[in-house]
Amino acid sequence: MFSLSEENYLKAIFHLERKYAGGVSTNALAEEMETKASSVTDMVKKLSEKDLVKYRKYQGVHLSEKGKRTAIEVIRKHRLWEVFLVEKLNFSWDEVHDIAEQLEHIKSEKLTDELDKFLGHPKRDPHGDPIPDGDGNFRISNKMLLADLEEGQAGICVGVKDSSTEFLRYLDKNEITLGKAIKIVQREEYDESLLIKINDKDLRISKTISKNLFVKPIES
Amino acid sequence: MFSLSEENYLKAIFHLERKYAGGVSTNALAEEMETKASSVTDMVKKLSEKDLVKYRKYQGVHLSEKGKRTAIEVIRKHRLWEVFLVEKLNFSWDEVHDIAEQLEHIKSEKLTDELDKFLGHPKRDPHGDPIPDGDGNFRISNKMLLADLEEGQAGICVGVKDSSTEFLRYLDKNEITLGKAIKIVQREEYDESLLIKINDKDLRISKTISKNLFVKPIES
DNA sequence: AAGTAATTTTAGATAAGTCTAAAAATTGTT
DNA sequence: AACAATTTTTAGACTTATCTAAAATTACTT
Ligand SMILES: [Mn+2]
Ligand SMILES: [Mn+2]
Ligand SMILES: [Mn+2]
Ligand SMILES: [Mn+2]
Repeated sequence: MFSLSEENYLKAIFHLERKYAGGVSTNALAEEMETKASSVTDMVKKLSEKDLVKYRKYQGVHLSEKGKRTAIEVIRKHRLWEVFLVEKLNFSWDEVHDIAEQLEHIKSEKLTDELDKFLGHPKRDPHGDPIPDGDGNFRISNKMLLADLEEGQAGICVGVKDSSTEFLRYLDKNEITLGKAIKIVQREEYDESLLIKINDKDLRISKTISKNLFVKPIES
Repeated sequence: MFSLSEENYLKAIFHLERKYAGGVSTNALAEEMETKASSVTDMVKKLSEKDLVKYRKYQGVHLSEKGKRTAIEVIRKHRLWEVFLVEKLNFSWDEVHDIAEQLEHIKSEKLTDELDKFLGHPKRDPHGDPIPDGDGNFRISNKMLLADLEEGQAGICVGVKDSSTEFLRYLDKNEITLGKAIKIVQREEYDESLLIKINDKDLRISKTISKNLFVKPIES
């Protein structure tokens, strides 16, 4: 149906629309796609022709309903394949993204649906991101950044914002994994670092870390 | 490493070298690739530059060692994915080829190896074709065409030559599946059709069918 | 409100892979 | 061996996706 490149643009626009509700700018999209603004303009025109986006010159771009459906379908496939790689093929969560970037473009509705069934209809991928169902519905959850918890508060680690290999390896090294409870022991105002309790041990983490870890706060 | 198109050409040359040992002609390759001879010439030149094939103008093309290794790796992936689709995702053997054509181009050595392990190191794909191991070694087997058995002889059905949906559906409809025993009851010289015994029933099959079914003859 | 800076679009070029039409080489036939 | 038929290659064009450089538009600053 759509080319690999078109699908990647749609996915990028989808993700950026969270941050830029008023329309995704050419430059923002160029940065996300690691390409030049002029290339973005060309592609956005093409997507517009195909009614995948709404585009007005100089005014940024929005996904159309059709574009949004397509983007979500690609994201669904990406996350299902990530689950497959981790759950069935012994990959660790820091190794799966690049392969999923390839697998997400495989075209077969039956394949996606059977994979979903085979995996037991997982609700989240290995990084805690929600997997849309076949109709494109996401499960929304009340997650927040660890950085936004107050001193004394606790939460369950439910996801990562940065899912780069480097960050995920840092988390592994410090035994921070999804599902674990984290409590803010002390906030250091000066550098915004946090002293947290996890695995019954105290650990000092920088702002960089706490701004990239999602937790579900524990009511207490 | 190599583009999807390059990989498909290498695979096609590999398959055609069985039939045309003296070199694969431009036209034969064009037909296999469903493209024009001029496109083939262009691509063959490119593959030659990259030392994937040996090519002399007007003299046809051969795979180099490097080209052969690459082709076998693609075939390995194709067949492993076909096994995955049938064994794990409830696909039938006539539905998997087109999807495997896409999956065979996914680049990750670890993925291939883990998939192989996950599937229990299968030796054959759903159509009876051998799956090369990680070093590119094929299991060779003494299969022959059903058409070449003599009256009274019997064999175990071990593979198909044509793996089109249409042929595989015909086999399903007539309950001809891999592993079953087939005996030649009678050969009709006029149209080269055969009366065979399978599933304890007599069945008349045309030359077209018997020329596309591989059997391993039963010593008797 | 004008002028400058930043962003975005256009114009023209490039690479991969394909095509058609024409030229060149090989093969087959007398 | 010469001519015709077939095969293969070349030349030139097209599409997709990208780039650089220049022009157009919008945003910011005074
Ligand atoms: Mn990912
Ligand atoms: Mn993920
Ligand atoms: Mn196949
Ligand atoms: Mn097969």
